[in-house]
Amino acid sequence: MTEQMHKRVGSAEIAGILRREISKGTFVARDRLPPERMLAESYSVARGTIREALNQLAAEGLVEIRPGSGTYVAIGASEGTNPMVANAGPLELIDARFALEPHICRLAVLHGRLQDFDRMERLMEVMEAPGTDSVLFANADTEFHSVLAETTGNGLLIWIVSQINSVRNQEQWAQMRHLTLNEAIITQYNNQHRQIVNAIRTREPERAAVLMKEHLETARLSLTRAAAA
Amino acid sequence: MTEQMHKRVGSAEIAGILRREISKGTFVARDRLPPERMLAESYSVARGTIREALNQLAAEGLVEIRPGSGTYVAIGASEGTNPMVANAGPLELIDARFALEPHICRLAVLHGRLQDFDRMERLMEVMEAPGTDSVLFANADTEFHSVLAETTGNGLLIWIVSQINSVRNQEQWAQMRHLTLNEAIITQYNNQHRQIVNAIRTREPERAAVLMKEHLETARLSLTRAAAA
DNA sequence: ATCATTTGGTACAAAATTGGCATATTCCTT
DNA sequence: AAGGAATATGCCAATTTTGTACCAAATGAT
Repeated sequence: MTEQMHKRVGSAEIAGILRREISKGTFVARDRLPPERMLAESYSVARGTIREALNQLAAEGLVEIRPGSGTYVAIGASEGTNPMVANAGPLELIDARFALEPHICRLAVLHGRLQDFDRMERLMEVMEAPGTDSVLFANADTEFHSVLAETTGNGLLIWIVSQINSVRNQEQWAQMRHLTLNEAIITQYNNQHRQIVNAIRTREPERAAVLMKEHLETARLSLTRAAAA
Repeated sequence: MTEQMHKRVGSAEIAGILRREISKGTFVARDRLPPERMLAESYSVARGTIREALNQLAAEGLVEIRPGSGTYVAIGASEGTNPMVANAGPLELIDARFALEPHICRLAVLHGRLQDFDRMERLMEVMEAPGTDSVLFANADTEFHSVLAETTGNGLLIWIVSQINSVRNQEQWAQMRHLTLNEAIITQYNNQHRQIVNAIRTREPERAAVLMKEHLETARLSLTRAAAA
């Protein structure tokens, strides 16, 4: 068995990755992607592969390639999301999470397995790391709440939360993060995350739900406070 | 009767698994699935079996096989309806509604206006009318819960509930309605609807939420009872 | 205005990966 | 025992990826 069958990383894979990155909000509309040579290095792939992937995205109208200048995310690139979802405001989002996440905690208590807790643990470690900036924290936080939803094993809830998270990655939310996420808030969030996970671990559904409500109340407060300023 | 051949671990099984993986979202449109040799290893099956399964999927137009390149999820596969939503089971749906609707009731208390109550009133009259059959009732019931969501004025929640309701309109759910909706159940639902609306009218958020939980618990019970039969 | 740098566009051949296929064997059902 | 399906193996042809080199257009600094 000398054959290694290294998974062939092809243009389709790269195109898929970039598609996801764009729809996730890593690259926002009108922004310039890294040069082909740099993308090639970061994905450990030949430049020709990157070129082929970019040509696919260009054919889909997702990016615009300008020779000599760079490759830019097309203006209507992330319009795959629903208008209702795209126009959701911060308070609407918080209310929706208020509806969903406490009960998600209850269900997570019922279905939580060791591997779920491991994933949460890893994410909490990322969020608690000293050098974590607001962007890293926000990404880990979003994924943390996704894992919570996945723990329920309920495909419908998982999908709903993923849709909600797609809102959080919009452009306007980048500034919001910068305004609301100071060190004190992050510390508080980290404490609340730990408490929630502990409650789920010890199988206390109502306690987990209440803690999540408090967590969301904190988030709403820091939001309204930032809006006032 | 020629298809009663009950194969061991045949291509049909593999084809079914892959179909499920695609509709589950593990492989998204335009993605390339792993090479046949790798699929063979991960499913502990000969390459020929994988080949035949892939040919079945290709015949269904679910995947596109490109010699020398790979096998790709066809562009039009699982397009239109969200895979997660389409495959949601009855219990998943009830759990999701358990998460959403009690809090929707709380928010409805805060934002409920006269015209909202009028709409609910009209729908309740339809549901309570003597000649209402299960189909009419189910449609009115779905719309009732939609109005409840709209009453919150939260675009995000409205959209989520509309997505959830799109599940209830699937074909498979028609039978479910027929099995679960007898006259006694309908009467009970009507009473609960009235109580919920009254609690919202009198601005009692927690009471409305509790009543909604009881309503959903009733629905879950009649569902599990029908599933057992 | 000019020049150096950056960036995409193109070409080409070697190497690797992948689906297509043919063959013989084993296992299970009939 | 016979037939069909899955297995195991090997090789072929199509396609892609890679690595390199060089060109053209845009950008920015001098």
